[in-house]
Amino acid sequence: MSNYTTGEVAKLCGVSVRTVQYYDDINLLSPNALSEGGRRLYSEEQVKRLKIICFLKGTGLPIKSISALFKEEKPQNILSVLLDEQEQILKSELNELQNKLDLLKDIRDEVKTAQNFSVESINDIAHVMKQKNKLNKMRWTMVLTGIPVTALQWVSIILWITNGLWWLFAIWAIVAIPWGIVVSKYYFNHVAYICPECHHTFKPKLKEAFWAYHTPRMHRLTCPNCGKKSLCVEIYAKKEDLKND
Amino acid sequence: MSNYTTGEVAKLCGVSVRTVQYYDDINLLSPNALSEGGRRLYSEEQVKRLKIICFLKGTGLPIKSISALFKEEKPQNILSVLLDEQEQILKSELNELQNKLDLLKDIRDEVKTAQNFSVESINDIAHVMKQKNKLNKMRWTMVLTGIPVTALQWVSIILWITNGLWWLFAIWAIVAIPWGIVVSKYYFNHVAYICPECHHTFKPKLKEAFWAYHTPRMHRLTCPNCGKKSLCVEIYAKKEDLKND
DNA sequence: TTGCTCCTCACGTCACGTGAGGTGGC
DNA sequence: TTGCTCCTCACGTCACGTGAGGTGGC
Repeated sequence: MSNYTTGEVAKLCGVSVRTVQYYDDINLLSPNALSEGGRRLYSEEQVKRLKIICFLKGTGLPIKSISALFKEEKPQNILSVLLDEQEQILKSELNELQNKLDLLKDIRDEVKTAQNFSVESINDIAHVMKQKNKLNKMRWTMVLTGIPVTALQWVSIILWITNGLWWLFAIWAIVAIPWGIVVSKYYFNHVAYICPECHHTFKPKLKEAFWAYHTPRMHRLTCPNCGKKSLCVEIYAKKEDLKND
Repeated sequence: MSNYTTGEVAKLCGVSVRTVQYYDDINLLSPNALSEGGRRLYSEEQVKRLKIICFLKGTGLPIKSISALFKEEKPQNILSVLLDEQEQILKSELNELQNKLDLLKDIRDEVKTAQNFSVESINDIAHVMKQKNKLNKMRWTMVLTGIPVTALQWVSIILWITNGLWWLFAIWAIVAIPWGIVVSKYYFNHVAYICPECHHTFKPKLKEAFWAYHTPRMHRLTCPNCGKKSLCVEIYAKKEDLKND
């Protein structure tokens, strides 16, 4: 029976000397014997056991569970339970990590698009992101309800040109123009804007917002708080939300 | 300026009272003032700051980095660096977790298929898994080189039946039978078997292995160590590997 | 004798959780 | 006066890493 020193065992199993000593301290892996000088001596058996420990550790099982496993009389029963539990834990950790990564990417996107970025802007980012889904939903609803209106517009124009049916277009105009106004009002009632200068959230007047220069995500507006005119990020917010602010 | 108590701030930001106290201890978020009785009082400003802290914490950024960020004069520069680093870290953690999950699933599969399971069998599992890729590679090579041989077999049989070309099949037989023997020898030279009784790894004689009852992963063999006949798992192993054992 | 390995303390890690024992504030 | 909140220590967490100071073994 060959004897191994702490360092040899450690090397064979790819762990540190301290780890082997630690497993002795917690009675997970005791040496076979001690030399006269008090040095730990391990047998082949112990090396195998350490390999098993390392293998199980590789699944993220806590050392305490592994210890418990070795103290058990019928380890196979408890092992499958432990592995099942561990799988659940790993899956939820995977989920958490994915969420963190998503959050990180969102922040980076916002940091890149934002001009005048300061650390306080992070709260704006948080606000934007929290309402992002609602805003996108509403925008999609706008676009989808807009499709039949636009389709009708083109049909009526084509019929006017080809068949001289001018009254269809007239009807379309009578219906569509008020419809556009109602939709715009509804839209601007459900959004607000964040001033990049003073981080104030506000609702502009319909007229100003409607005619303002804008990109898909921002409008150039005058902040009622600091009075500066700048590109403000659009967020989803009802009137009640702003009152709480 | 409204003042908030520790508990109010904690509730507003979704953290514990202890956390708010801790952030004061490490000078990450100091209260605005203290009451006469020594209680912490926070302002609106501080609440915003704590929200920012919590938001950044949600990406897994360590508290020390967040502290450093607030001490910086131009936080935007350092923030994007921190976020980049954090993304790398999260990605590698994601990788690690995925590996652990794969390992876990492999163990569970092995635990289910293994009869006579004991904790020592885990080392067999580790052995099997380590060589799994090599074994699969070799098996695929076998199958792929086998396809033209089989195709030739059917072509020659069909030609024999339809055109009476018997000599093509004869040639095929003369070539294919020695080829089969050579391939089998090669295969059995590169695999070994683990006895489920004594966990000994061994190479059986070609004759025994060739004719033994087997499933895709196991052969019923007699272990030269304990003499028992049982279903042994096949692993990839060259002769040299066994000598090291 | 000289390196190298191994030994035993014992503190540090990270972001708080969890009491204990006491007090402020409505 | 009675609950409830908040205060300050101070230990515990998890699996070792990292010295310090000393010694074994070839």
